[in-house]
Amino acid sequence: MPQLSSGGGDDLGANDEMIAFKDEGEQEEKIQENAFTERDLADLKSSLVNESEINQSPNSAAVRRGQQGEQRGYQEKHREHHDGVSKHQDGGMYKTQAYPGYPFLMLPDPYLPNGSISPSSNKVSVVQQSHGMHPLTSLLPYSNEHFNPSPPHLPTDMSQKTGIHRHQSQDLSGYYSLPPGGVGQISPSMGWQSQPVYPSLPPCGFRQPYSSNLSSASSYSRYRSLLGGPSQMQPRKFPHSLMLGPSGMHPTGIPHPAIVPPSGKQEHDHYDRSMYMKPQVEAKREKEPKKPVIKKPLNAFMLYMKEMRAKVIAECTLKESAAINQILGRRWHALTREEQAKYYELARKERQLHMQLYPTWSARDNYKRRKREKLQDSNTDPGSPKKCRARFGLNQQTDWCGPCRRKKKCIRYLQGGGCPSPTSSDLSAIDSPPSHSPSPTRHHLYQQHQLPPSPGCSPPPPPPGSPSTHLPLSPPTHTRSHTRLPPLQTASKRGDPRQPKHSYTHTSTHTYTHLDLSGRASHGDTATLSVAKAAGLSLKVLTESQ
DNA sequence: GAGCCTTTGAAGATA
DNA sequence: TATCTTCAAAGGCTC
Repeated sequence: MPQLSSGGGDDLGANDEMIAFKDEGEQEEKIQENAFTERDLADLKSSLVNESEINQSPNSAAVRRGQQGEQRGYQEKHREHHDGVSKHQDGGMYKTQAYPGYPFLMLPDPYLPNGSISPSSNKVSVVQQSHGMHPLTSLLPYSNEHFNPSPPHLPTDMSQKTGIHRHQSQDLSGYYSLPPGGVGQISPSMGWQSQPVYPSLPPCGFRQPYSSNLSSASSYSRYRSLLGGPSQMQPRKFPHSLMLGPSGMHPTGIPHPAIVPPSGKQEHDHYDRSMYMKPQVEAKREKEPKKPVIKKPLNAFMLYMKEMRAKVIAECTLKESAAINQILGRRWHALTREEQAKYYELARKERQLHMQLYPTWSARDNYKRRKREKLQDSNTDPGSPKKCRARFGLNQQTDWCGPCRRKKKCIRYLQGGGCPSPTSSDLSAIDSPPSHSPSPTRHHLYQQHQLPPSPGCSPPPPPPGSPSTHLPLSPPTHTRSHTRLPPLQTASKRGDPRQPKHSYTHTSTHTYTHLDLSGRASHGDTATLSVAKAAGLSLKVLTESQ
């Protein structure tokens, strides 16, 4: 079972993710080359001291599942961290003490000692980024997407198309339903607004293949520059409570990227679909205060995808995310254990931060939200059929929706009006048993992917008779049961999709792996991430602004 | 314009 | 406890 080094008793991450890292001497050299400036080092040390104090704050004990242990783990880790920094100055993004800046850069200052907290102060400690964000510091997206006060070269409303919310600070309050004293009062003078973060990077530089000189250390150094100087590393004052406010937003008012305002695209995607079908319901809901949606923290693969997507797009002619994701999925499996471990570790840290930012949040919230809305829809349409039972009768139970079969509330007629057939496309995902037959669209995609992709974009073919060459990284107890059988994940790759993923045996032969795309080679330099992804976001922004 | 597609992993829900 | 389901990101595509 692959395990990441726990980093000092941190018990928040999944144990199964714990993987022992090996030192990357090459990276160390890069780190040396790109070491912090003295000022950065001073900042870092100062931050570490502050962080240590933060973790001792009584406030940090607030409401969290297993938080005490977590805090202990954090303190231990931070102590390690401190030591590590003293030794290395910059551990690099992918070292065992990986992501040295990650926790303390991303942690909100509510963990500051009480002495530094002023209820009247709205200052926040936010790693403000420009359009460029660090790819692996998964939490950077959090601060980035919602905190970008429109760099001069970018239009303010550039993100409207795809729901990437970038608003000027003065608009944040209304946009995120900020509580009084929230971010909406943050002024540029507070120093969090983005400045030319990566001044040397063109806004769309991510289109360029990852440059080998984009070491993690240098990117981290640049990333550190986001902090804007020593003053911004000083403790900032926060409201006291760690509890989420009524809006569900963190009381600091930090618009965590996981928070999606109700007006956001994704809100509509998943939660408010039914709203468009019931104007009355919609009007009713509009009267209700909308709560921002706190999204799930990204898992390792999602982080990997975010980082590598731009790269794949650049290398390939593919544009469809579905196709890109298939490639990424294969590349993911082609990653070495160490490479994957980096993302698992990052995901673990992201979960940690997410837990600290939103102590009361649970994935259940988003589950319930959707279900609740469905229920509301069904309840607000008294004229519609209520149950499959009434519609099909006991003799046709095979036509019942799943919940009806389980004697739960029928979901077939949530939308009222008609009585869609059991195979209705709208309901197939809900009612139909898992189908392994690709839908026409999926079939189209599938066929598309069977075509010879553009050079360098072909997923690495699995070695004959060998599903993979990598050690398992997934939780050993984890099993998958996706409703859809991925078209490309046929027997040659996974065999039974319900078998635990990564049930591979590691061999020393990675020939095919290294043949995997030019990106694979560049990916070998795991340090590539950072700036490249930062630039990637730039392009995304630009693209979306078009 | 809403929703689908596609990937893996985490976690909640269910049997 | 094991299995199933949902959600997270992304953006082109379909209807």
